[in-house]
Amino acid sequence: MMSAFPYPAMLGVQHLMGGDMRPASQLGPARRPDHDPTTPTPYYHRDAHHAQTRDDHTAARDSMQQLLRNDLLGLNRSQMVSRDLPRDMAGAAGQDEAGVPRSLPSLQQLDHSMAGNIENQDPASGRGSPPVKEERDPRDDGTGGSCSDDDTSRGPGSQAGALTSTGKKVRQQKHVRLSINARERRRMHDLNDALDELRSVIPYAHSPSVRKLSKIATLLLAKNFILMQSNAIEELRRVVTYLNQPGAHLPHLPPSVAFDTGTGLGTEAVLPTTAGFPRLPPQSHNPSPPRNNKLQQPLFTDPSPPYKSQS
DNA sequence: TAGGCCATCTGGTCCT
DNA sequence: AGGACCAGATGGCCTA
Repeated sequence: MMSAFPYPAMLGVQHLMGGDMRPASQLGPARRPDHDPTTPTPYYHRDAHHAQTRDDHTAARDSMQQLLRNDLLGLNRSQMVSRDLPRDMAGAAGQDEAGVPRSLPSLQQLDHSMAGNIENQDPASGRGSPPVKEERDPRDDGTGGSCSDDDTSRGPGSQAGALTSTGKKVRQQKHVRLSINARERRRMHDLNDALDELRSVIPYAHSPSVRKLSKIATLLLAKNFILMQSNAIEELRRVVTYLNQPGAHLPHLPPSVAFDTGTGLGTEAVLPTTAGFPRLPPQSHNPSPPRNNKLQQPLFTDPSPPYKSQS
């Protein structure tokens, strides 16, 4: 597998890709957690929010919208089980007694306090909530009265009379928290989309049989790739400068390497490309290092892995 | 079983 | 007040 593309080794991130080169058949369709039905953690699968292709978002949008709608409606997790949801998501949608995820203690309390108010709502009816128009704008979901806060206006027989100001406050707090969660979820999805786009343009084996790069490997590979391209530009500039001199001539090199400017591996040792050209002062393309430099790796060396050694 | 990776929730901070 | 951003915590899946 590694022989299919040498860049990881060239770019000094092979230690981060050790586990990434397995056949995809061992990986399953995605690395999203397959949820144990006993696990109430309400995963909003990224694949549901962002379909694999830009052209085909409809089904995923439907399920995501349903999730967000239910979430922002303040429905119990157990009530989030919908025909739109994948089975694993439905199974994960809260199976504990309180109908809320164990990982949400505060919301658990809130849900418990609100159980009487939302128990009889029909998630599919969309009562009290306008249809979600745009998956990318959950603010519309989180605000504008989409939450079923209007129990007081549900007519006689409702529990409006029993509502106290404390209950309303608690419900509003829950609504705010759910809205914040949805925003954060969307933000992280956007971040992951950007990482996917980054993966698509950096050189590594883009094959369904190869596991996709981890986030950290993607960033390191991209950084080193950028530096490699910068070096290539510098080499080209050097060549152009030399050729512009009077009496300059191209050294006799095989065409395959004459313009190979894939530098960065120690040019003289690996690439004969510019061996015959004089050295120019190195160009300064030295961006200020990031503040948090913990993961900075020296270019084209064997960096000490940020995590456990893979060897 | 430990470690890596990931998604999500949550509370805090800063900004508009 | 609301939104963006961040980091810590938590829990699940997977691999060595």
